Amino acid sequence: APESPMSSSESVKSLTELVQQPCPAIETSKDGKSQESSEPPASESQSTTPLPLSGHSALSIQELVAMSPELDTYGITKRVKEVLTDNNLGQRLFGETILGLTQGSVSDLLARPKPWHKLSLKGREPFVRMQLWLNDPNNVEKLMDMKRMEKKAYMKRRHSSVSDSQSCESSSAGIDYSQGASPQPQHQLKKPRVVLAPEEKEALKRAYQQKPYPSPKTIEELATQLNLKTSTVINWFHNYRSRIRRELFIEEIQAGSQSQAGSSDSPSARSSRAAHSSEGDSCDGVDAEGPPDGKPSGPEADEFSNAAAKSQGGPAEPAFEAGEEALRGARPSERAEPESLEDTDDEGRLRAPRQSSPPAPQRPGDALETLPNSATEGDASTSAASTSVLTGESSYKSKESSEKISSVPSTSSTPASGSQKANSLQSLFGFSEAASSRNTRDSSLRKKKAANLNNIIHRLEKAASREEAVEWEF
DNA sequence: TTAAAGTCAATAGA
DNA sequence: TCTATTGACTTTAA
Repeated sequence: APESPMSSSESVKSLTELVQQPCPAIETSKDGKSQESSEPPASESQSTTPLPLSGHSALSIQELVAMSPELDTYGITKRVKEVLTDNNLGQRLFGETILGLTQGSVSDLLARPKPWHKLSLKGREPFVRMQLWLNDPNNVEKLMDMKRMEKKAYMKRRHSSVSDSQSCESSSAGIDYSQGASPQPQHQLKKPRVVLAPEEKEALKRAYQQKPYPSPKTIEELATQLNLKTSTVINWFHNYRSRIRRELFIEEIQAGSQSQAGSSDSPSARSSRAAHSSEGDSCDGVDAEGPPDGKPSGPEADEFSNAAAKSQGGPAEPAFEAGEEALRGARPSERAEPESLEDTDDEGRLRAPRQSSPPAPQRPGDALETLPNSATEGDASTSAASTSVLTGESSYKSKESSEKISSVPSTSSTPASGSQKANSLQSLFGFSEAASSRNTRDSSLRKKKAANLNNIIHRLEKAASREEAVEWEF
């Protein structure tokens, strides 16, 4: 049902044309699962999208993904970025045409590629597509052509405001875009995008540091205090957790590539974490319980534990008041408004444009930092934790520093091979052999422990909250 | 049901 | 423009 109406069909179309494949029925499927849609060329009726390059392989993208050896995601994105930059090709074009993703997704993907082993089948798809694209000798030209056609279509449209839909080729791109462009005055009920104020974010981050997995109660509290919708707080935690995790991935990758100059990447482990503690709030041991697939998921996560450990003597003390505590320092309402909000608690926030409230008079930071560390309810453990959070000069602000992935690994080589059929998988992916992680058992061990600790805490809390008996295995 | 993974799409910044 | 960020939503797994 969901699925982005545009991307799939659109990209499919354009792709087909680019690749000059006969292009049979294109759109359609959507029902399947994700956005990738039917698959034109070969026979797979499965949901597949035509691959640009080595084209018509008899394999569907899924099959390729499934068969693909471990790819050096970091190396791939690096090269893609290079190619795009060198040829002045935009992420939007590339994403919609080659990957079937939107610009934002492409940006994200290129900036923070997750290591192959951390990706689900679906998540690997874009990387396989990128790899295939890189292997396509005509990749750039095709994209350039696309670009030209788009431009043409655009011009055409501008002039002949109304009609114009035809123009096949150009339309492939044009059509779709125009659609998304504006046609439908969607003044409808689009709810405005929520934009969290810096203070709110800080408060949430602090809450996160104390409790990466806040209980419903805490969430409720946070929401109320910050005058946010509960769902917003929930979403924020979800997003934050996952993004922190990704930050870690790239940190690892970078660290790895640095320490070992040329190998193929696959950062599975490695850490050396960071010097940049930026994002002080990061990690929670989330990963520990990670992807169920049994993989012990290893490396990551320990910043949070660090933080936790640091701030409170013992890890296992999940500040239950996390929410409150965190709030204390930050909630904008603190001085701006009486947080009481009578309006629909949940909706309350909608009434006013986010920004308006908080930015308050002074810089966000001080509120937090100067805060007299509440601890009103002087609960030892709690206050201890909260204190560190509230006063913790550490994190915030530094956060944004999350650096770019600049550095460079080396890696992959990828021979460009051109047209070949599926079997040429080797040539397609042939380079990536290795990579497999290895090493770093040591540091990762440490992390694992920390992560595990977090996991335990989380489970404990969970159990506690629902008062169920659980057997713990530590 | 819950959390993670993946994306979209609005929008902030260059 | 184009890219980066991020809240929300959908899909996938447990």
